[in-house]
Amino acid sequence: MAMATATATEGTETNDDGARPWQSYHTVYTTAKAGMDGVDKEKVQRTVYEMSKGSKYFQNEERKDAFITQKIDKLRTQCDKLTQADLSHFQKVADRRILELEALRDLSRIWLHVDMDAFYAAVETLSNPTLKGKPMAVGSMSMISTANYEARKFGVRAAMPGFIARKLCPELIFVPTDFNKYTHYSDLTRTVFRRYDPNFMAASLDEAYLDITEVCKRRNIKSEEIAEELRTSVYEETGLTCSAGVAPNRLLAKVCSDINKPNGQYVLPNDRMAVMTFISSLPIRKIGGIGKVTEHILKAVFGINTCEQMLEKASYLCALFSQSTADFFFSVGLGLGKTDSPEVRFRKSISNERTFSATEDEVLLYKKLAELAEMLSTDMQKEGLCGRTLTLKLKTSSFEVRTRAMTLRKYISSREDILKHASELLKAELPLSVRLIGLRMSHFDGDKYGGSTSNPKQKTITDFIASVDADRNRFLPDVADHDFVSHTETNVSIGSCQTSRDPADGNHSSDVNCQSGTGWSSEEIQTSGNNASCSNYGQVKEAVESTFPIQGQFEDTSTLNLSNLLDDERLNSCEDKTMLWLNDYKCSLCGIELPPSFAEERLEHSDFHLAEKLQKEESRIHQRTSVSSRSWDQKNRITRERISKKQKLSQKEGSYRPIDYFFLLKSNKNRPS
DNA sequence: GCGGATCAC
DNA sequence: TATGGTGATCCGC
Repeated sequence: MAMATATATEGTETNDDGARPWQSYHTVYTTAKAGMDGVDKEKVQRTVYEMSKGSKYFQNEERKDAFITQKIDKLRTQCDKLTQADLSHFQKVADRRILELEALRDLSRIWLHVDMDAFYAAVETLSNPTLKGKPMAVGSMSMISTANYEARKFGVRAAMPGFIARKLCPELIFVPTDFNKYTHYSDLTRTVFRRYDPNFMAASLDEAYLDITEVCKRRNIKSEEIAEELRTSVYEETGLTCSAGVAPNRLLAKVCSDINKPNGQYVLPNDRMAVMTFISSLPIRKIGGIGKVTEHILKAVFGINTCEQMLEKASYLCALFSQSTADFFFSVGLGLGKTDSPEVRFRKSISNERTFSATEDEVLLYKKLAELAEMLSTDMQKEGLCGRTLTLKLKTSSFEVRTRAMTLRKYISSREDILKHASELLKAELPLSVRLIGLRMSHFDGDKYGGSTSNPKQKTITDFIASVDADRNRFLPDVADHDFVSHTETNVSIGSCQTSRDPADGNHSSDVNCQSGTGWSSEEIQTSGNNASCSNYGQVKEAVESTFPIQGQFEDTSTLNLSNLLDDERLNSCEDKTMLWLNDYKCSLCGIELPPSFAEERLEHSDFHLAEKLQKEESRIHQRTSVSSRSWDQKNRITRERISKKQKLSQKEGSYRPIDYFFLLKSNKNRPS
């Protein structure tokens, strides 16, 4: 994490003359995890550092770290620039926002998160009992997927390269991954889960969320007993142990399942005080969605360590981060999370990538590309997908990641089409020493909101806050997960309707991302351009065709240059006028000003524009004319009918109240419960 | 829409 | 000798 960042707020770090340089090399796998209690962390830290020092990987980590340091410096500067007036303004905005979020707290559901203990390792031990009691890791010398608890005592962990693990634990046994096995056992566990919640949400092969509200009610027993019973059943039917967490929402349930791991459980009651007490001292890193970078930034800039401090520093968070980010932070401070029933969702992209020993050999690279195109095409056709946006991913020998994308007019899925376009993308990057190539397809045929179709992007306040939840991105089927096929109603990104968060009266920037030089010097681009036409085309063609005989397509590729592509294949950006709130205050279509807190009013306003739009479309058909603002109410009613179903779905009965209600309560000095 | 970054498992 | 693969999201352009 912070390699060269001994900072004022991190007073314990003594980075003088590299006396203890390993202390500042914070890798992701030094985070405290279950089974790591008696570990000599300093020794692990030192070993990891010694094994990594000087490597290309390490140098890249240093480079990334320098960016984070820069970002931290920038945030600190912005903090220092805030005046007392600014702070009091943002404190008010934050207080209001926190009240709005609090108003949406839902304590009516009981969620259970179940997490298998060292899943891959446990399955391997089942099929080979001689491994029992010995330190073992699933994975390879390059990368470890899971380590059993014996290995964890040595500091061996998932995501750690095997050669470092072996240094930490010389007798470590390596077992190669076997996903068929894990899928089989995963299916067995899911048979159990289904008995408690037929609509349970699989988060991965070894994790699931169950809404046990109904089963508790029906059998009139406590959630604690359900959790015990479920874990016993899983053990009896698979021979595997698991841990469970029970809480009023999924975010908290996930945190709880980690508390008594392995083979344990923890129940957090559906009580606001209990939640607030629980959350107050909880380190933010325990929250899903807060990773090592966010943790580091929040600690270094604001001194935030616990969830409670998210609320204490609310005015700063409000001032320096986007609204959606600030909302998420506040939710964490309040212990809020999603409680809704599983939404089914369409996948949004499909991809594959491979790492190999770094090479500049263009023939080899094109051959790898052809293999990936073949695999991707096969995967897409298995699912009946056709896509328009193709993204090439490259990792250079210095571990720098680049992506290059193109959006086509036509939907494609054949390996010939994929390879043709992917080759163009790759050609523009060469020459380059590469250690990984990947291909991703997105923007699928049939995507609901894929294009510029008229689509009310403005979400209801309920949608908005619900989607702020940290586990928003975790309920997608993994590759081997056939249980979870999906569709979703509001497949809309929050960011798409957000602009700058700067208040109208502010004169400082809210820009938090330091998007400075990413290694793409103009010189490099120039170089790429000069080499755009592949010098050894004959060899490349031979390599590709020997891998996958292609009829003619590759000939075409050689004559296509980038400008042709731009004219011929690429789409121009299609702008469809969608309403958004400029500076979070002003309607981009008519200029009316409404503060963010006027959620209901804003909703009505966006409904108005939607109605206006619909009417325009209609009148185009009827050769008829305009819309006057006097008819707002009438049109608003029409729109309301259209979208009322959606709102009902997104509002839990009884939990919804107009925002004004809480302002009223607040001014009466009554906090809503 | 693109590209970089972050995150989870 | 040696630091993964898949999918999603957010932000600033």
